[in-house]
Amino acid sequence: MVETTRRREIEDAASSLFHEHGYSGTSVRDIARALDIQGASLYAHVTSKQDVLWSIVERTASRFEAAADAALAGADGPVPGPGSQLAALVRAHVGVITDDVRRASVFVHEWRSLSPDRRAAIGKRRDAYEGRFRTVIGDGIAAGTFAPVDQVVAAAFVLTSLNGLVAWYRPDGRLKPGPLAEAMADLTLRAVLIGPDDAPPDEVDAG
Amino acid sequence: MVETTRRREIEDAASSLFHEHGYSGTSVRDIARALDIQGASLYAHVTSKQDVLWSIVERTASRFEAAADAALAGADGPVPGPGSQLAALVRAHVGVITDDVRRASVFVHEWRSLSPDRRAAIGKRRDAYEGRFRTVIGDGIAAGTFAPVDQVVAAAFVLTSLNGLVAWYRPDGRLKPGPLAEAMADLTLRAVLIGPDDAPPDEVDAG
DNA sequence: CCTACCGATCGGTAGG
DNA sequence: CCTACCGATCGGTAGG
Repeated sequence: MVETTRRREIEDAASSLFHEHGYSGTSVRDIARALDIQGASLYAHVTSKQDVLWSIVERTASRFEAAADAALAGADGPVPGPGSQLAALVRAHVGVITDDVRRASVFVHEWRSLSPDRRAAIGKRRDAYEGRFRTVIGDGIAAGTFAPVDQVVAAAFVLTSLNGLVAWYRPDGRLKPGPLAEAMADLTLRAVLIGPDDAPPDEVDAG
Repeated sequence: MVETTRRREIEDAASSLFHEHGYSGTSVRDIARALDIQGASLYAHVTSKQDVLWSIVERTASRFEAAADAALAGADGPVPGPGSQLAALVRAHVGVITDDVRRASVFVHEWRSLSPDRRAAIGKRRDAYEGRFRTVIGDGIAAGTFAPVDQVVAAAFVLTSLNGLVAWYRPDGRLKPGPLAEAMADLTLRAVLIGPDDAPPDEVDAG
């Protein structure tokens, strides 16, 4: 838990390797080689390989949570309401991913390699995080802004597609973080916003 | 390549284990144990662990391709056009996943563990498959049925969320394959269909 | 499908 | 951060 430069370098190298080959597919010696030291030397800085994974996953989880907090707190812009809240959540989530794809990728894919206790702890936090999306979508449906979609499916649909970014986002690609976040927010809002083909929620207006 | 019962049992067991622990996280002895035989005995039926992965991935790729072919061929129902074609593609994709989540999960997540040649070959097929989604979305935009979204982003957005099913679909869950496919098709179409807030494509109708 | 075994590599420790 | 080393496990082979 001591915050040193070397420790961060280790987690950076491990994030890259876990991202590319997975936790099981990466050896302690692979990480050491990326830092030009011996495998055994790594244990001067970390207590175990699992410990490195945990640091990466736990810190990234906190980043997602903090970004969502900030997004919901500052979402009352020109057009308040569930629509702008959901858009803010999406932009925040995309921002955490584009800010560090490798760590985000490890968080998304390698939490299954955590020890049982840690895996359970992260599972709860992931569910609570996804719950924010469910709640905002539910609010939008109740307000008549969103179509009566299945909240659970819609939240999973959206979050999965955002998380999928870790597989195809390229920092040097055509789409920069800003426009990409806008495109994702646009697709997300379209998917849930009420449209002309949707039946009115409870009362029929007579034109 | 010989199609025996035992071979299928091996691939079934391997699919479950690869799905749960990943390719690298699964040993040959793990697979053997699931079949109540010795690790070395597995080699009477397969040539290598990599060979088992390849069979699973290759067959599943073919299933996705065949399902998409059938979907596009039979999509000219009551309301032809890009909308019904996209919906048909989505239903087909979801169907392949719900039909065998474990194999689908291995296809989606473990193709990175393939040998370089095989990985490249599957990569090309995956891109061609995703191209069908891009094309249909492009057709819809050209026809004025779909909003002018980014085809590449939209296709990735949709396909990723569908593939994400392998992580949360439960055969004994609340949503059965049929309704689930409908919900996914609904969200997908909403995300791309043109709405009241979209500017008209090229000419403004004067009310 | 078994027993017996191969060299290589794994995560990690001892002692400096 | 190093050398030297540990027991365990890895994918796979030999020979039946």
